[in-house]
Amino acid sequence: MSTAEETAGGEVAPWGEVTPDAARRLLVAAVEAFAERGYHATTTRDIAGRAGMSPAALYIHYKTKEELLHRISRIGHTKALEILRTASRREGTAAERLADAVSSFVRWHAGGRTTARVVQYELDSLGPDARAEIVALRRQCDAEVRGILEDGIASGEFDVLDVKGTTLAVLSLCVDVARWFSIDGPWTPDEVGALYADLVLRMVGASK
Amino acid sequence: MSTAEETAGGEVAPWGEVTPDAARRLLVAAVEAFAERGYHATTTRDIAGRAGMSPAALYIHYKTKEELLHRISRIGHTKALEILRTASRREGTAAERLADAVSSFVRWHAGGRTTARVVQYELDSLGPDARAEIVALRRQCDAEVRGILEDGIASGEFDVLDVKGTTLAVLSLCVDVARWFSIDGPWTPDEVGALYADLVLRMVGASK
DNA sequence: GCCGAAGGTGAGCGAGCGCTTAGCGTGCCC
DNA sequence: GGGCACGCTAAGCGCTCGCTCACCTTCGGC
Repeated sequence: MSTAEETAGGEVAPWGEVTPDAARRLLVAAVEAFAERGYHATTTRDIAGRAGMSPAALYIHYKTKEELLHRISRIGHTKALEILRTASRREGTAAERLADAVSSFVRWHAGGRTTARVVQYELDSLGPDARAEIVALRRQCDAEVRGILEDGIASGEFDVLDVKGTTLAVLSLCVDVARWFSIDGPWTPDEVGALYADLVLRMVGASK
Repeated sequence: MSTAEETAGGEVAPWGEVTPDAARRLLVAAVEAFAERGYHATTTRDIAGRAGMSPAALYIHYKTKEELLHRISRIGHTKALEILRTASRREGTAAERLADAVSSFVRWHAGGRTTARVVQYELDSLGPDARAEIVALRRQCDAEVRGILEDGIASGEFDVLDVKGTTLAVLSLCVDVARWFSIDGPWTPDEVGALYADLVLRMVGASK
């Protein structure tokens, strides 16, 4: 059996690590509800209903509604960081690694837009402690991209005026894909990934 | 007297068109509350309290809480469209007009991040009719940017593979500024505008 | 000086919220 | 096959929500 499964929207949802089964069903239901209506507009009754359970069942597996968001956010950010790290640490020129990072990061945001939307846009609904933990993961994502840019500048591949600002812009561009991407639109996640990799290489002065 | 005033955060808020005075105070209070906590997490008691009025006073000037969001959204999108149109229709090369559009659009999203955050990220909280009206305004924003790109391609200034995708990416990059920009950060709105104008010119193959 | 319109308030309604609790069925251990 | 831990449900508590309503002030017109 695979650790990934498909939701109704054709997305890949790697929630295999969440056990037991009832806890995973509740978490998947919460991701869908949060993505559709936002954290504050989602009720615990709605989450439990989507998972085919009574409202009280939620509290057997999670202490509060916020704990659900926290778990989703941590798993999502960990996955995002892993994607960037894999691309950053592979072999190849800085341009190849940057293109790989951007295209795979964008593919994740487009293909898993339901999860990505929750992960990227519901951060402010977390309490201070949980938010601090997630913000630390974000800074690591930032560091991975900045590292590739610095490598490319050192090797003469890239021409970048403001490393910090360009890093932010690259990540911002990728993240915002989750906001506008639709599976009914004219592009597949792969196509957006390829388009964005090209745009980013141009931004750093590395286009052929 | 000017039609623009300053909020506590040093932002420009052109709400002079909203009358009478009590209605404007309520609207400004709603913008701040929605930006801080999101539409659904904001209570009508909070909005009225910020405006120094009782909860019931809100309903003298607005039929529902959603009408407040609708008015804010329409005014904000109209202003955004006006900014893009002004840049698009001035004289100059396509590169100059694109740089102007991006830098002024970004300045608006950074300087008026409170308003921009509500305008750009609370769209889904509107009902179907109101949302349709706002989406139409967005499409006009899209058309302005695409128009500049097509002019630049026709004149040979730009080298763009996918006009539709690049238009979307340019707008996405600018809009997302409202999500991450902070007045306490290392940049002024002007600096981000200049940085982004440079990045976008590179994206369309027009950098010097 | 009386009157009605405009703009405000305090109290509170019905609904729905996050979450709790008492108790029920089921399978596992001995 | 009796006891019990576990996963779950039905019912509902205390609270706060968006919104309403009866009433109060202020003020210009005559």
